[in-house]
Amino acid sequence: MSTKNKILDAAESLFADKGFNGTSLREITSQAEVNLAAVNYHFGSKKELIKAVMSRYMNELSPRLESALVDICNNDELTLVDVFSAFIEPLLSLNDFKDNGTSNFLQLLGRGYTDSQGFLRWFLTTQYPGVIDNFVLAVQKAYPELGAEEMFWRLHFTMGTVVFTMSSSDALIDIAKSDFERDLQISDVIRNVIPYVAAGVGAPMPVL
Amino acid sequence: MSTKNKILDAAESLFADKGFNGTSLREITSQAEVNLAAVNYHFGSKKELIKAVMSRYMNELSPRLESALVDICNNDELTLVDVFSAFIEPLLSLNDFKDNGTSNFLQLLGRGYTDSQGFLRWFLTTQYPGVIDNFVLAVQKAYPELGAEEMFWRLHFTMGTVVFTMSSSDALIDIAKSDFERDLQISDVIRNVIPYVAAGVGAPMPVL
DNA sequence: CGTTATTTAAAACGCTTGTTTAAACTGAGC
DNA sequence: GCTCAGTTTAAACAAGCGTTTTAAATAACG
Repeated sequence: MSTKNKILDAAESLFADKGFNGTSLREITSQAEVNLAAVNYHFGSKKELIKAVMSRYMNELSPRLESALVDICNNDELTLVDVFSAFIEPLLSLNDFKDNGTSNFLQLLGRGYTDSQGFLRWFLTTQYPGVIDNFVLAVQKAYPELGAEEMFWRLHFTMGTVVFTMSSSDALIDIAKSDFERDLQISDVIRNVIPYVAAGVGAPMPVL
Repeated sequence: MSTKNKILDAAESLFADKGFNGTSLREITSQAEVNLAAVNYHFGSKKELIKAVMSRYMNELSPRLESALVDICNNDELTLVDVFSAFIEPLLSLNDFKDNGTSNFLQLLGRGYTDSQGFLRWFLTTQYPGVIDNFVLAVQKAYPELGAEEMFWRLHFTMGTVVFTMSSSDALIDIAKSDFERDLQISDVIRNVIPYVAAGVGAPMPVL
């Protein structure tokens, strides 16, 4: 395994666990068993390393996600549950790509939205606009009555639900185990959240 | 104004803006126009300062919230929208307590759940269990069919929605202004999120 | 083989962090 | 007026941070 990949793997799991700000380069290189200077040699800076970690996943995920979203739009009785369910298979495929891939990626996504004052938000929305566009199209087809402004808010609420849930998914799974004696995986959490966000996005328009 | 309160005020707005980890004591004391050492003199440590900032709000909010939740339980046709709407008045009352109180507090809550690896989560759930208990009771009354395990998940999803939305509420309000030419307040965001979380919590039980 | 480019290694840099120290100041009570 | 606790101040501390530098080791190639 190359030094570069050792760094990426260590950075990925540490970032997912403790956030971007909360993880030092020294922790990363020590877990990766490489020299501290290797990070700046291979990636230039910590910021670029963060981007590289995210890109590795997004490049894998975004084409699958886009085509899944395009596919379901052929369904003539598309429901919001269908739309959100389209995320399941692409997300879980990250587990084949890498151990704990799904969990790590979703936690990274959560970290990225709350750490670092939104630079990762900018990165994702500008680098991978196709996913968002196709997602909005699918939601529009499943719930045409939803206006643009309501859509804007509810998609952000959904992002919040998912991102927050996933960034604390380890803790939640632990609690579920001790309180309900249930041994859950990240895939169970995903399946659990879908009825919630589908109902939220599909909520009746409030009478103002 | 006392040094102690000058520190609390400065810390509050900086923490809300940039997170707990992202704000240094030097930024706080310089905005508060007090000496750096005053923080450790009056509060002992940064961690205790964080607790003090949160406590100032929670001590104001939690009794109002508890009594509001107890009150609505007298309603015999209680809906989930009623339950979540019970939060509006207590939350907005923080604006009387202090300028931008509502917004600051909700952002702090969001920061607390994602920064600092859950120590604030522990602090809130152990120091203010009455709020959570009464909230769970109200939800149970409004939606008795919801099992304990589903309740657990959906309340965490709701926490995620609210916490994430509020920690980025400034950015969202800005976008709403530029994209839809709407001049929104934090109270509008609160009112916007209620139908969403009420529908999410009230989603039909998934057929397993 | 020798030379060039790439990669690793150790050490130090400059800076920021939270915290502590020790001295100076302040204001009430005797 | 002096005392002494409470408070504020400036300065320094030790530790950690991301990054850079220098030199040594390794790999690639003509």
